[in-house]
Amino acid sequence: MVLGSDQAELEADLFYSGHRLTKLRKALINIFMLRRQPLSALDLGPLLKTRGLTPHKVTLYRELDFLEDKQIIQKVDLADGWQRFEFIDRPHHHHAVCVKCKKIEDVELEHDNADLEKLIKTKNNFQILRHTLEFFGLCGECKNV
Amino acid sequence: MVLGSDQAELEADLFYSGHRLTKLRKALINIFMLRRQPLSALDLGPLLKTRGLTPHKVTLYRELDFLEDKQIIQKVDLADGWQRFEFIDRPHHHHAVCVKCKKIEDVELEHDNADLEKLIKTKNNFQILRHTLEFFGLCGECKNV
DNA sequence: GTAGTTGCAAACGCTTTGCGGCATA
DNA sequence: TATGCCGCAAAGCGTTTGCAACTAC
Repeated sequence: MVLGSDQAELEADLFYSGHRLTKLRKALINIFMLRRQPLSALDLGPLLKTRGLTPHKVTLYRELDFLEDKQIIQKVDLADGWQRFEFIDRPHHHHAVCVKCKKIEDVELEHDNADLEKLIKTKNNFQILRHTLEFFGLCGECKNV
Repeated sequence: MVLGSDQAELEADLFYSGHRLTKLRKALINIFMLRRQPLSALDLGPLLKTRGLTPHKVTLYRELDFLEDKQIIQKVDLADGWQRFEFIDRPHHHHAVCVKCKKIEDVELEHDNADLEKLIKTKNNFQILRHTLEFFGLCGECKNV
């Protein structure tokens, strides 16, 4: 699917692919577009409830699977055993997870990590397809408490 | 626990802390020291069997937990839902996971990633305690098939 | 009406816990 | 013999699957 930059375009793409624009689907796309941060199925429950939606857990998992398949969201692994997803239409970046308040900040590296990738390719004769880089520590607020 | 560099020293430390040196415990320490790569409980089954040991799954989990607590092994997260552990007495490094044959190679970066850490600290006012960096792609052998 | 979507129940797979029996020291 | 370790059974927990009912179009 060719990604649009706004929700209307995304929804049009889905519609013309023969999919239905249910309230849940539209709400999820909207939440992921607005929040632009990694969210788990558990996170989404309360967020959907404020919009008057209380989908079954199973439906939520299926919908997340659907949106991932359509390349609207992508998995983010924060090494705590929870599947999280975030909106996919954005430059490659990483995350800084506060171990205290659990806040997740975005991190964009200055020098492109092509540096990293080149190094490994030559050293291990390994062709990199993707990588994960996540930081864990204390955010600005929790650091000073 | 102060880590020794050989198995005898490690075992002595455990012994004087009031722990027993069971066959399983010694075998696991030996396997982790020799292999020096991330291993899951499932990986360990066959490796232990060749040594004549067939511990119960639960025992294995408990023993891994024990060795982690004693800081002999540490968790490695490869984002596939499996808990892996590797020997802890080694410099900080990363992994390159072949998505085809599942082989896991070590990766050591040339420039210390203090560069990375410094960048994030100033940019996000975030104090980094630890980080994860894993690469996924094709190893030298699988690349040419 | 048709096909995509939903909810319920149940299953799944890795991991953890309770507990009585076993074995290391 | 005393404490740590073991195996068995069962539970936990996030996630997945089967299937019938529902609903967007």
